[in-house]
Amino acid sequence: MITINDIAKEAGVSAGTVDRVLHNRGGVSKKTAEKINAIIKKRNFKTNKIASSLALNKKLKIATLIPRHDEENTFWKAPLLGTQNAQENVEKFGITINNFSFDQFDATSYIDAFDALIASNPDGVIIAPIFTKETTQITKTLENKNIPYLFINVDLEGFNNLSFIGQDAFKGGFLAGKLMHLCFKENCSVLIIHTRLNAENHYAISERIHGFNDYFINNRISINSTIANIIDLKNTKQLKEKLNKILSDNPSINGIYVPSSRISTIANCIPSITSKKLALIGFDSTDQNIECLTEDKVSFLISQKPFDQGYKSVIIMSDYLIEKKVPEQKIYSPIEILTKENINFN
Amino acid sequence: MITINDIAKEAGVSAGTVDRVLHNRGGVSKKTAEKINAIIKKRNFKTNKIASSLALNKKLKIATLIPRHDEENTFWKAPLLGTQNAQENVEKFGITINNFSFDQFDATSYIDAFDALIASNPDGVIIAPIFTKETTQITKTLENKNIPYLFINVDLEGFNNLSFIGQDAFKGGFLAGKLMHLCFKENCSVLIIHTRLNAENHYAISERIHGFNDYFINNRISINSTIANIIDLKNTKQLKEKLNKILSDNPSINGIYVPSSRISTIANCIPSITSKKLALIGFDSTDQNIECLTEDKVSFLISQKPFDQGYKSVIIMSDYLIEKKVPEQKIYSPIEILTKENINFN
DNA sequence: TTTTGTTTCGTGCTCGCACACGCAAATATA
DNA sequence: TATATTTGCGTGTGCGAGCACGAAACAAAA
Repeated sequence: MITINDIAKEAGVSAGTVDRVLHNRGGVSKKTAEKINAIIKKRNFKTNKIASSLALNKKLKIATLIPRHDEENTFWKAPLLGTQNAQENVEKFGITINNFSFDQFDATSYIDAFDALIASNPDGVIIAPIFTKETTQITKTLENKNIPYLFINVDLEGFNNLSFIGQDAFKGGFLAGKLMHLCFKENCSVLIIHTRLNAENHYAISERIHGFNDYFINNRISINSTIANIIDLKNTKQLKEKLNKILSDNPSINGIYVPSSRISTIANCIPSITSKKLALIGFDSTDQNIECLTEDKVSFLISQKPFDQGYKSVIIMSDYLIEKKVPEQKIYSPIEILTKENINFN
Repeated sequence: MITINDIAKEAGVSAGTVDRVLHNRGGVSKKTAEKINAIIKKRNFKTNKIASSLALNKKLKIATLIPRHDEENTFWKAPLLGTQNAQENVEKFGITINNFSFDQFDATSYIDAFDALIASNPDGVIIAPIFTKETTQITKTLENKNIPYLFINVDLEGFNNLSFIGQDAFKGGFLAGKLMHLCFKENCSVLIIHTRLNAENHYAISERIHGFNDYFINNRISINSTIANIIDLKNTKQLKEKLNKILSDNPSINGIYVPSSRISTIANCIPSITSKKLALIGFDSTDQNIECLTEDKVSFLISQKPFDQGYKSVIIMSDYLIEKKVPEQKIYSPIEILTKENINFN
């Protein structure tokens, strides 16, 4: 491994000077600076992060602002685990992660969590920007304090976020269309179910629907689709009735497409005899969804590897904080097809 | 953060003594050792890995023994890249990776490569044990020299390998069966093509076929299958003729299943008009296979994330060498479904 | 020429730990 | 009691980089 001293020796200067050049801290003549830079490039020198973080001996803090998970909404468990897992890999560089969570259906809690977050004086922030308006406010504060932030999972446009880490929702929907088509060939008659409350998250949902429809349009396949809006997912009885009514009113329906992570809720409200003839396709590998997959209630899940999203976001932020490595603007997660036969290995 | 000096001060000894206790290097009286241990426990002291690895500054060498890749056989490119990529992440801990490659169809070259490998005095070895008999010999040498080794991609049983990193071939085949079934429902008539020369690799291939058939048996679906043995994949003309003959002799065939990584070779030998009516399912995301997927010649690929296999094997070996972290006996790669619509994100 | 002011750099200490060296006290041997 | 040997520990140096302090080198002003 090539060190700062090797560079210094080759340039005929001291390590201190090389260091000044590396951090362009000034006080170096143009000539020697150029000479040193040339050697650094030639030798492909990279500072040793270990030694660096030892010397700096500073504690960098990364804070995350993501929704809470509970028994009903489990999606956000995976990204959280991802960040925690990543912590093990970055703590050697003196980085600690603090998680601040909020209620994904309550914008006030988002702000409150952010206030707590900012009070902790983080050096970098990872946000799931569920609420557009409030995010504008939040990011303004961050920018004033010069704290870098990146978005995870929700791709809000028009912000100065370091990066976005998540899925291309349109392409996810497109793939869902392909899978649905595969299930029924030319006779697709699909029920599309809206399930979300918070309108802000609408973007991903509508892109998923858009992509789904586009698959059929692009491939000139005719499809029969019905759209249902279901707001209250907690009222199981009412949900069952509503679904039953739709399905008996439209006996031709053979597929159900749920462009959110809540397909299990729907699946569990359909009598098993009926579900046998239906293909259910949804998103995200939550525990409940996986259970439905295993029990053959759901045919396919499209996963966005939420664990990896959390993991990556921490790694990317660390790299940025430690070595100013600027990431890609958009880092797309793979669009993973999950089905009964491959679920155990994912 | 609590340091070795804090412990020393509290115990009324020097840092050197604490260090001796930490590495039970001896030369410390029982009494003081106990006292120090008590304080370490009480204060929950953990050595600072950063400082530790800086101080150790030791050079560990990991060697890999995997097949060469060329224009025709590209599968092994990805694991190689994976190991190289992992190197960037472990070199800060003083670890270097050396790759030794061999001809996957020539057992002698396997031995030769191993001889070169052992001459390089590695501290840990990653092997793709393509040849069973020779692997017995190789591992004996490694065990005599007390060099840990792990298997990648090929799951040979009965060895003292630290771990196996790769796919469950049976499950991969099972999933292939599901996908084939999905393409044709109850009217599957499949041509299964053997393509490998080296019999040793037979295990994975036969498991994939076994799993494929099992899907249909388990689900009580009737299937019509024809098996073709094709040895010489280089003779395109002959291959085309052979395939044409089989397909015209068996007009009912609507699916082709290639349980190796060579489906692109087959796909490119089938006239485009014919291929439109066929579903081709194969394994591994080699460049050629991906191209076939994009061009609609192949319907599905099942990938075992070979890049990740290479990457992980290095990380696991490093963790073992540096901190004696013993890995799981079997580390299965995800069984990934690749199709035209999600290939860009993988 | 001397003084003062600027650049431009070298030096040396620090971070927490590993490990070799060697000294002193404790114990054994003559 | 004198000497040899062992045991128990303290000390010092190095790992690679960050950074403060201040010393040369040079230029400009007195």
